[in-house]
Amino acid sequence: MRPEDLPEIRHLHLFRDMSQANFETLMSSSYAQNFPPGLDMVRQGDPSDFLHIVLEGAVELYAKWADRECTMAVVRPVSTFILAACIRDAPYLMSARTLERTRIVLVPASDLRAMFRRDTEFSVAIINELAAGYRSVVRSAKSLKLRTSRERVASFLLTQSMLAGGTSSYTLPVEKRLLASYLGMTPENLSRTLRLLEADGVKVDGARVIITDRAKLTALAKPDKLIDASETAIDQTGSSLPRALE
Amino acid sequence: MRPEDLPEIRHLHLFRDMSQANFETLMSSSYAQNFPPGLDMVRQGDPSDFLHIVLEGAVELYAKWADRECTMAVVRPVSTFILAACIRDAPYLMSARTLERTRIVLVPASDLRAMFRRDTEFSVAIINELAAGYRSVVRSAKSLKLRTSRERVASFLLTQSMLAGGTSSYTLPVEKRLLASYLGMTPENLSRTLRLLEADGVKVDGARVIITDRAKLTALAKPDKLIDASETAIDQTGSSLPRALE
DNA sequence: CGAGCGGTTGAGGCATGTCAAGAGTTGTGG
DNA sequence: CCACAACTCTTGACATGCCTCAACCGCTCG
Repeated sequence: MRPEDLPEIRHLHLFRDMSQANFETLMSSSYAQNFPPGLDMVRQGDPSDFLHIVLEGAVELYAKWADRECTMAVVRPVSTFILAACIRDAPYLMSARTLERTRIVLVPASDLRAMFRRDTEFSVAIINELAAGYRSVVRSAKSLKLRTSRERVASFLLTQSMLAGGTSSYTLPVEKRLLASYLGMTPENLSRTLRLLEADGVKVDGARVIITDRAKLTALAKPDKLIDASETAIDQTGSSLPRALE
Repeated sequence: MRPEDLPEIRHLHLFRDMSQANFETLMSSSYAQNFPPGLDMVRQGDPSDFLHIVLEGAVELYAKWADRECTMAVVRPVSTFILAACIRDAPYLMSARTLERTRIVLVPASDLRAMFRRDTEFSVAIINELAAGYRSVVRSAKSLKLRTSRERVASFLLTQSMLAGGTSSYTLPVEKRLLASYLGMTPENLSRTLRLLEADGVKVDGARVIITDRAKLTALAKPDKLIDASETAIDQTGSSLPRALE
């Protein structure tokens, strides 16, 4: 691991409050690794040997069933993924592949499990992290069940605008193909939906998004604190898609 | 609270391992309450003042958005709900209403938050509970995104059969109307789907389910350990629907 | 340059929701 | 005890949302 990696990790809420000695112990058994783009790092069903920390790049979490596949989340630096599987010492529920060249730190799950029994501050941090992640997936499930795909697209575009600082022009953080899967629709359907949304106050040209009539778009998206907000404590990543699941 | 309530609660994984003194402290500030059927106990958006423990009856967790509503889970005795909201001291993401006459114990969220900083065994139990719940919602999200409604119905019927002990005949645990909402479809569509599934090895007459050709039904449902299984540690309820979310 | 990939567009079909009506059941009050 | 209301469930007819298949464009990269 590079010396400049440590402060970045230490800055995460998950590791911020634990004792320095325990942090160092945990890190001493961890190691960093670089992956090329498009590489599968984790396969669903595999035993959860490591907590993953993304330091650079981007990771897609996706799920498969019966020859179908869908994107569940995109994880950006600096944040962690598959914490819940490591805690429970259970198989990963999702696979993970790199979207770009990505630098990852791998923390042995067994050390993690041993550590939170010894360091109260660490266990409190894990509790907060899990609770926030839990609520995040509930929001996502609500969105899937309560909104149509058109409403999900509108909400997404609006939320992204907020994350970009409230500007009415920004660029999409991921390929449309991936975005479609994340939102639970086909690329063709997303493409058509974006076209139709031009009548509702937003124009998308390539990766460029321009909100032309925020009031109109808002009326369609009906943003809701209980669906679209993110738990602030956890959202320290500037992550463009709702944070790491699992 | 009745004296016979305590052992039931103590038996939950969440409270099993904490010290007796701490358990008693937590319970001394808690109180039980009985609710008639069809009563709203929790409204989404309200501040999370209490962890809820279901001792008798049944509770539906549901979510609303823009005049639409959907069932997220049904909680049966003995188990808890809205743990994550209490932990984070954040608004409930879901509402809760009783399906039957229901007996609930209310644990003040502030006491809960204070306690897990003091009792390591309790914090470990919370970590396990949250991680299991987290994974449970991820499974649910995978099911929604990867399966068609027909496949979800088939999986549900098959999973229920397993929970009933592998028998090929059992009764539905909830009204079809609620089941439809839980599975993300309309009652009409569920009704039609059940009819069509008679060609795939299962017959539903009223609340009675009879699996007539398990192999055929299994081929359609393609049960998957990474979607349909439940974390055993948490599934001590005999719950008929996947356990409490949130 | 050519292959491969992402994105778009069109045509067509299936799945699902909506609206409406009626049968059966449950619960309530006269 | 019956009558009625309210509710669930079912079925039909219809509309529509979404997917599938196919073709094509434009870009990137070997």
